[in-house]
Amino acid sequence: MIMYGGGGGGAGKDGGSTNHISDGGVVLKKGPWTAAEDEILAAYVRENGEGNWNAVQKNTGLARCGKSCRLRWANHLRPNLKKGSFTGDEERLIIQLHAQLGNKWARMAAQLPGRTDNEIKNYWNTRLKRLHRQGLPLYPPDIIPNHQLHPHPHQQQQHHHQQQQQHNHHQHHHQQQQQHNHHHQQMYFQPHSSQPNTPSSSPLPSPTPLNANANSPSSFTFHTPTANLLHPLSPHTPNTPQTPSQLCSTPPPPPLSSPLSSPRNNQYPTLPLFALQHSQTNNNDANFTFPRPPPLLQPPSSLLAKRYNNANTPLNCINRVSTAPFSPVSRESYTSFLTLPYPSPTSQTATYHNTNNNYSSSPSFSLNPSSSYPTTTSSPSYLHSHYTPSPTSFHTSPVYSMKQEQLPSNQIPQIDAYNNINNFTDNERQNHNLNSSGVHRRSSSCSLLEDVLEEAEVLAAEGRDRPSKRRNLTASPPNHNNNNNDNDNFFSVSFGHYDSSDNLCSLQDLKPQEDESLQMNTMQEDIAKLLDWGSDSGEISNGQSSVVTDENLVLDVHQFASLFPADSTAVVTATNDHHNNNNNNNCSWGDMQGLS
DNA sequence: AATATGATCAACCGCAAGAGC
DNA sequence: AGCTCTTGCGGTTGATCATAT
Repeated sequence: MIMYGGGGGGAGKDGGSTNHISDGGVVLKKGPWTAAEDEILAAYVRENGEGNWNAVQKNTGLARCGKSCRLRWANHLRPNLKKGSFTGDEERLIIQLHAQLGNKWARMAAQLPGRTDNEIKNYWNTRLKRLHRQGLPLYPPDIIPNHQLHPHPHQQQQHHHQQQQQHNHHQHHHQQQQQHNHHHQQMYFQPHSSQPNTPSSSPLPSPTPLNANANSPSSFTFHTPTANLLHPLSPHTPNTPQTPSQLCSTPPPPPLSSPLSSPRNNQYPTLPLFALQHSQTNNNDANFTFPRPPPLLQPPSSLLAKRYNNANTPLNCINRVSTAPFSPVSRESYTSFLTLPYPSPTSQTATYHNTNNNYSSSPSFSLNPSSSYPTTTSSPSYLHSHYTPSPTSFHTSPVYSMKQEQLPSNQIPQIDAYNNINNFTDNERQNHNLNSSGVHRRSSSCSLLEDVLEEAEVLAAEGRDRPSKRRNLTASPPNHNNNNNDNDNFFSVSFGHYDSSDNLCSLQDLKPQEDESLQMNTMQEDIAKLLDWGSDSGEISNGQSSVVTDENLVLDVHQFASLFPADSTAVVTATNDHHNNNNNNNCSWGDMQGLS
């Protein structure tokens, strides 16, 4: 067992060999890596692939522990790493992702090809400190962070409540993480909260007062465009044009803990009251309203996956636009954000094109100074650009013969949808009721429910047994030992943006079982979200959620599907009828057959 | 020029999940 | 079921560089 020395990390002072630790006679080195060590590690990975990091020391004599090797590889040596500052688009994407995910660096990194979680984390912490010192809000006013939507009066109760909930180890773990994030975020999003006990060294700032900066009067207001109030359950995008970040981001994760046991969790919170007060007192905008935010849900990922496989969809990837339920940024508001008096490093880095990158295969965002976005401000044109991936920037010639399935899971890129989102103009989309993919959009705010029901219907009709074990939906690679073709195809999808080899680039390559499994699992989560939405929003008041416990929450989708007859048209119809009579984004579970 | 401060980077740590036995 | 090992994640720390005073 490696016995690390106490205290924090940090590089050695002499550029390398400061801390030596003993591992059963083997002296393991700490501190900065040397070029020779890098070469040893790279050669090892080149030959053996990633994984089994502890074997590196055994097989190569490299005096580094496995953890250190893995970190070094993932953050510095692996191919396709982007070096250099974040581009402006990347920065904005980080902000949006953080608003959605919190301190989920690895998941954010998955959205930023070539970037590591460590980079993002460092960037964010630096930004955090800077903005806090300057009294600026962390997020532009148009980005409503997940946690900021949380109702304050319940936060402490929830915290206490969560501490009492330790029924499920898995759940408890994620609750701890949520608590952790929540705790941190509380520090700067809860103006009236008491100062938490934070280490002085923490980059996290103390609470930012509501009016911390007169130059940012909208810091804590909720400027929520009406267009953004479309039911985020809907798999269809609102009329609001998609920002590049929205196009790139994937939907936020499903609730990791039981949404019913924690009805006011962080995922789908209700609106804090302080903002209302602030808005009432400080916002002079006569048109300002304080609409309740939409139920914070997203299109069922299962549906997204299903639609990927729709060969008739003109753009396979376009459907995977995030509804960004916590950051409904309209184009206008997006540009307004860009013109905020932020001392943003964007101005220094937005034109960075990664020209110094040593990796020819490194993907880079090509900032297309397109004029397709209406320029409403005097900001530079590139700030209005949208992602336009340059196919020529993805010439992949991997340095190492690394197995794709062995790439770090946090670097598996999501299927991005930068391209061709503007095939239709906004007006065209609106006039034709099209979403960004050109698919007709339902106007129903209950469309998610409909979709869930439809899926349940399909599943019920199929009547086949499904694996009940939940699979982690995060884009983690399959088991290393499983080198079947399915995995190959899986990664053909995942790495489509990286690899120019012929076997890539279509989600249709997903094998049916993969797709089914994905759908099944995502549907479970969608249902959980739906339930959570009902319990959390407070607008579904039939009491269903109050009697649902953790035990019966973990229902297999088959069970859910079995609740419906094979022909559940009536159910969907009833739901539609319900919706037609209710513009309040509500769907009552009482309207569903089999759930009463 | 010396010092202080801030920003960035790279590395460490502990913890937890998952796989395998 | 319980243990061990591996892996991954998020938080933290300290060195180094840049800039301001």
